[in-house]
Amino acid sequence: MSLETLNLTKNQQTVLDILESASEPLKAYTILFDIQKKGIKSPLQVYRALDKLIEIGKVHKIESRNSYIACKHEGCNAKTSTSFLICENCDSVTELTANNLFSYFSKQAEKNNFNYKKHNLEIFGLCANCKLKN
Amino acid sequence: MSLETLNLTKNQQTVLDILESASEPLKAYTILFDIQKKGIKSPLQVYRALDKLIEIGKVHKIESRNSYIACKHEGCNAKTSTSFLICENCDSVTELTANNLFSYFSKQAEKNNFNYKKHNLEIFGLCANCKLKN
DNA sequence: AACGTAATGTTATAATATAACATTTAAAAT
DNA sequence: ATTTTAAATGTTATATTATAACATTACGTT
Repeated sequence: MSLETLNLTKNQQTVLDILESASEPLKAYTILFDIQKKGIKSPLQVYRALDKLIEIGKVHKIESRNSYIACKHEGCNAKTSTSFLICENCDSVTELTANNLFSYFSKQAEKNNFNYKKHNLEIFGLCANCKLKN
Repeated sequence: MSLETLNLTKNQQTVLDILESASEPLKAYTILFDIQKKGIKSPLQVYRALDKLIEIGKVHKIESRNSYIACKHEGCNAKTSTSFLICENCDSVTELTANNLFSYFSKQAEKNNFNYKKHNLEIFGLCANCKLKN
């Protein structure tokens, strides 16, 4: 059984469910508040579930926002690297899958004699919807 | 007089000095601790100085580390966008200046009908020094 | 069943960052 | 030079984000 299809525990599944049903990235304490009726009482329970979900690639953290988002890509390989488009108007987030980013960044790193392992990329701007409205 | 050469206030200069003399990115409370002898007593004084320094491009924040680094580039245009190489072994940070990143990211964004404004990029791996040692 | 590993529950606390408000300084306008 | 305005400061309190420590429970493997 591969890591990706491992059964999640109750807490992990609860946290993943709420992230998957959210249209926007959520903060840890928002998640906590939303699922207290399901028996999760402390921040640590949320953070531990998030840690595991991030480890297996089901969830990514958006560093600049201290927010967490469920990955929609089947068998996402972004267990380590992440690339997001973040709308400054409506805060919606789209994950980029462009694999050529890897080779591009490797090259940029190589120029500095730096050995590329992974990356976080956050691109800010206006999403398609908000472009129309503004 | 351009923004870049504006005189800094006492607190701003104090914070910038310590960041410029540091070989590594510093955390806000590390800065606070280090400069308490210079009359800065509260976190807010540090954060306000950092905000201003970031605004004028003298300092950048490394989001994934909650750390701050002085910009070494004269007249750095990275008031908004930042690109870093971060060594996972020694935590040293190098800022990339590659301007072609802008056009590359614009194109990636455009594919998603997204209007690029700015970005944060953090590339993790091994720096030149640590590559040799490992 | 016994073992080892991972996950849980719980309380407390650490680390990071901002709100609110009164006061002072400095730049610009008159 | 004085007035006006915007920015920065000082201070206390508090909000937000995240982890430490430790006892207990569940679970897969043998």
